[in-house]
Amino acid sequence: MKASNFHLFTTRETPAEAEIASHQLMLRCGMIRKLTSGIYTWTPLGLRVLRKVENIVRDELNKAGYQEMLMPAVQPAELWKETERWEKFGAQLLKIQDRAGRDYCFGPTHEEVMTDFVRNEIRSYKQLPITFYQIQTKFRDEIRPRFGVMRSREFLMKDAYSFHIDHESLDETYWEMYDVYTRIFSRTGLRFRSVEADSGAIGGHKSHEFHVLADSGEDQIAFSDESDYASNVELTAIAMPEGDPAAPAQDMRLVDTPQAHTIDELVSAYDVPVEKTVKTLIVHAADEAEAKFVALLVRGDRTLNPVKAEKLEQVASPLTFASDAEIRDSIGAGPGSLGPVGLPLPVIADQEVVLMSDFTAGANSDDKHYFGINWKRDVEVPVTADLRTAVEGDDSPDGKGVLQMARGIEVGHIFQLGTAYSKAMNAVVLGEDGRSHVMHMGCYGIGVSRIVAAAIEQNNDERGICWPEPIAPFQLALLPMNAKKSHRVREAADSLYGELLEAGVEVLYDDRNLRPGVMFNDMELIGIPHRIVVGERGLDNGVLEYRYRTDSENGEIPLDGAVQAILKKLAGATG
RNA sequence: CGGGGUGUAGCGCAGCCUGGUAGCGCAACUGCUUUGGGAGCAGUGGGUCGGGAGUUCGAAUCUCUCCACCCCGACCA
Repeated sequence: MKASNFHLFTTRETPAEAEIASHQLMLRCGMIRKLTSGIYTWTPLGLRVLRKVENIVRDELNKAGYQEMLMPAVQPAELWKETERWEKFGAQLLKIQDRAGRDYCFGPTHEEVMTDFVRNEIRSYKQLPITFYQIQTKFRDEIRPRFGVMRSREFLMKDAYSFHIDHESLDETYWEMYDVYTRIFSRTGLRFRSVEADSGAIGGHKSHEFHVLADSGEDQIAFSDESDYASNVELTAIAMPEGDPAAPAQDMRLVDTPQAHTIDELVSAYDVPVEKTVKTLIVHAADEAEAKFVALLVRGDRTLNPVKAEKLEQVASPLTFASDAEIRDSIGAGPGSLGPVGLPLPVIADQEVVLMSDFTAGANSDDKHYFGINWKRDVEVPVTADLRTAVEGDDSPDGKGVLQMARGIEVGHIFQLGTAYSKAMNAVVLGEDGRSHVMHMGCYGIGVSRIVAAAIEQNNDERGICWPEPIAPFQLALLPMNAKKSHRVREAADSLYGELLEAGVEVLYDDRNLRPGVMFNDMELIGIPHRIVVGERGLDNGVLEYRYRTDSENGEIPLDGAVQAILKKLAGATG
């Protein structure tokens, strides 16, 4: 590709709306343009990258024997009413009407359409298992789109769905897909990790997420330093602590603590070790029969894990904290002075809390705390649960090693859906036994457009993007120095360009006749991995200059046999 | 949806407080010079000052209202 014939429009300044590196760089090098909030145009440059990612995904899925299809972006409301998601999906579902007033939505996902397709096409267990996929533009009316295509409303997603006669078959395909995903992400050249995940509102049994590792990632993932255990920290279980509480060494006493309304204040003003404090959080109860609220206890230095809390049957979903007024109303004290002693609410304690002794907590009376509290003696031992968020250094839940933390960007998610959708939509096949069986389903997503942003987030420096070779928009940049004046340079560059094209190299030939600095900066900004410079200097010595994007020094390639040498460089970096 | 903020040329911004008919840098266009890390000189084009209403002789500037966008939070692949 000649640069004179390719739409390149880079800017030196960063648009004010972009916060994170990937968004800023995508705008600066002109890969995307915003049309309106959360909706972007992909330019020729951006599209080249998007297609690279897409093709890797497609190629690996095809190799695994899954079949590509293309479903409609606009879907009738009837299908969504069958699964009750027309109401349940919430405001993220973009609803539209046609001229006759019929209801549709712009598809945020395709379980309904796919299940409808399969229930009409598949009749017999002999046709199972079967897996279809598509690469489609989806729309979710995000509350707050941000970070460019990282969290946009319209986005490109690969979604696959598998259908099975029973759970064993689903499980088999699930793990097969896990391996396919591993191959896909390996091929993109990105550093990634798969983790156990919360299956969330979609429901189902088993679920894994695939994360591109990047310090700016929104998700925190925990992994063992000795085994391959890894999970989203939302889900990371805490191993049950061993032992019994120490025998009481102190009497319980009521202390005036006007300076302490937070754990930090309690620790600093009254010289209490933070491990000897208990935090009391009041949330709405699931069933208000017993009480309107439930108290959750965690050690003072711990963080409540909202995902774990929400899964408790006693706790309302979604998790809702009681307001200050509600707390005062039901307990008679403010949120800074709460504790388990004399609390008129059901209590659930984190499992380590019941092993504490001689601890401090609020007295449910303003500006007062109890010191030296001991379970059983001073207050009934509460129900326990795993409530806190794991931190670095915790024992790995599989018993091997301790947990490390990393940040990641979720780019893939696989679920075992089971029969949730097939049952609601009556997707059945005849089994070997001659009876109808509800099909078991798996669903598997990859955020194609998000991968592009995640790749940049993981691979950039002060000069711009540093694409991993497999998803770079071009493999090689060919830069002639002052070709307008130097016929030698132009002829050498022209002929090299021809030979590289012939050899199948994706080369961007910068024939724009710009000053060298502009060319260097542009090519580095858009992140082309390999760079060849043709200049008088080099030609005098019979060489071309070569530099990899992340190198700090130039290398040389002899003019003689240059194409072969370049091909070797490209192959070398690809691995 | 709650809280905060911003809308002035393609991008980044000043002007607004104190009303007098719009400016700077970058980008773009023309010409000449220049060519190994975002060149220099000279010139040119480009603005319903987010929309509407009001106050005023006069509004980018003051008032009201609507809209869009951004940030924080709750929510989420």
